[in-house]
Amino acid sequence: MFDPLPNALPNAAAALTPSTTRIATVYPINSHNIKVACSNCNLRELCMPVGLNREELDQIDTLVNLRRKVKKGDLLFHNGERFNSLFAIRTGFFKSSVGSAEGHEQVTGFQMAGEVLGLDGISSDHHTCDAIALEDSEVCVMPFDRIEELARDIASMQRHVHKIMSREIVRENGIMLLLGSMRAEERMAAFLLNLVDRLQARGFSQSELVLRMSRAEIGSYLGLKLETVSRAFSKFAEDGLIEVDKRNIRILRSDLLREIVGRAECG
Amino acid sequence: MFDPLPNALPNAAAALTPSTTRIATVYPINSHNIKVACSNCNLRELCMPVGLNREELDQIDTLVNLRRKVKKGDLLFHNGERFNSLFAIRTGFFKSSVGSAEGHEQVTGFQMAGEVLGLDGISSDHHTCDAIALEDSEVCVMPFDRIEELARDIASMQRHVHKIMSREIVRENGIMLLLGSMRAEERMAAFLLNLVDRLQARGFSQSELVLRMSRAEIGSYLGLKLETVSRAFSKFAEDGLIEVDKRNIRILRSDLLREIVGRAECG
DNA sequence: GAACGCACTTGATCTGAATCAAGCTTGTCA
DNA sequence: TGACAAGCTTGATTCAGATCAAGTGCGTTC
Repeated sequence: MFDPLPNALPNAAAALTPSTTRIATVYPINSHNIKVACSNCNLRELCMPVGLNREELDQIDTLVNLRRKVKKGDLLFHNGERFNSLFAIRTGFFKSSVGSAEGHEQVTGFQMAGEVLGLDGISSDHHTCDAIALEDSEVCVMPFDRIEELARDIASMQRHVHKIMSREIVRENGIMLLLGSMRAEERMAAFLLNLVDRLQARGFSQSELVLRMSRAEIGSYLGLKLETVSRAFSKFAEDGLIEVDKRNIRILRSDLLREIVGRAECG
Repeated sequence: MFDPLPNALPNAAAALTPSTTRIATVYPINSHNIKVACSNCNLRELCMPVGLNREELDQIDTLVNLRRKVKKGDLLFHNGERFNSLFAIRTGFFKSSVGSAEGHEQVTGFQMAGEVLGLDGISSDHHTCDAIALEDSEVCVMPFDRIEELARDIASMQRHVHKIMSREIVRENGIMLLLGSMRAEERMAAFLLNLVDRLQARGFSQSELVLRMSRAEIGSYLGLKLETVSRAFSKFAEDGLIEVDKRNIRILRSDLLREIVGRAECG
């Protein structure tokens, strides 16, 4: 659906990444690459405000002058790294996680095409979480200074930035509700429905999905152990709610999944 | 420390609040009241950016033209209510909570003087949580349109707004870590240390605090039942870490509390 | 194509916190 | 003044999910 750019120019990169980690490919947009501007990006409706005029669109096209490829398993940024830019996911899939050095890792979210990474870094000029690609991915690098300039010039851009940040706050409120009050199967049902909703908004099937993350990563996100995640999948499959084939999930009875989540809310 | 204004003029208010809820007092700032501008508010360093020049300060003084008193137990805003303004707490103490109608309530945070409420409402122009005063409180009403205007004019104001929102995202990341991976006593230790830190930043004791919320509200916030909260207090007291007298807490060994939290992170 | 490791499943057991239950303290109101 | 409710503590019991343990299937490597 969203083809990565051909003929990428590999390039040495970011000194700040830990030595244990492979280096992400960074390259300028326009050398040997198709010119790709936000104004004609097929993800624009996800990343950018609507109702911009021609002049404003031209301004916004100056925002992204760098793309970055991130290989599966590599860090886009890590806890403690200097914050400069937000990243809009163009293709691929990421997880964000916080965690005490050497200790437990807590996955705080999974992000897909059109979603923005790095908002955590604004508050202290340093990132406070890690962002790791769960498949080969590509992001648009949006220098935050430029975003702020544009937001000062274009009111709808300003409002858009605020809405994106607020949406993240609301999302996290929802996760707190989930972690604070739902039981294992309720969490799993909510998780599956959320994933499939977001995929559907991107033109994918509302009944089939491929999990990009391991059972352990799902468990970390939902405050469960991987065995519990596995058991929930088996239980759902046994009850005919879903079909599971490794990381391929087919949702057969989203109505019943919704009922399970609803049960949590009215208990 | 932060005296509420004398001679407040009570005034009928907000039609949107549910009928079961008492109405908060709303009054304009300057009739019979001391002129109180952000520029000479003793909470300015918590609410506002630093390093503003005279002209910018004058602009910012036009931001708050309304104060609102909220009685203990009353709603400042509620889920579903139209979003217009952010609220800076001038005096008092609030809880925020999300929750499915008639179902479980999940407390998502406790807010004190100098902190901002309402950020959740930006994303959809409607609030997605409730804010309830846990003691008689007073807030500064900051119309969000005005905030955005000021942010477009004053870069440091813009950055400040972004930082406040980002800080909330980071805070919620921390809660997710707590809810997803800590055990009951670790959560309680983290909770107490966080509260006392924030109180200390406001000039209060680093060892004594008065809880404004019930055991049940603490439990909701931490994903525990009230009995578990109570038992944790008893255990901490028994071990000599704190003294508990109803809602008055004295912290005797913050080092050991910190150790308990640290244990969670390295387990 | 044998050997290895990784991701996952499933069963057995354990345990931390929930639940159920009883009683205590304090403040309020008839 | 006594009755009542709200908020809290503490004990007994239960249970959901963690932990421990033993496999299975599959892709990768040499």
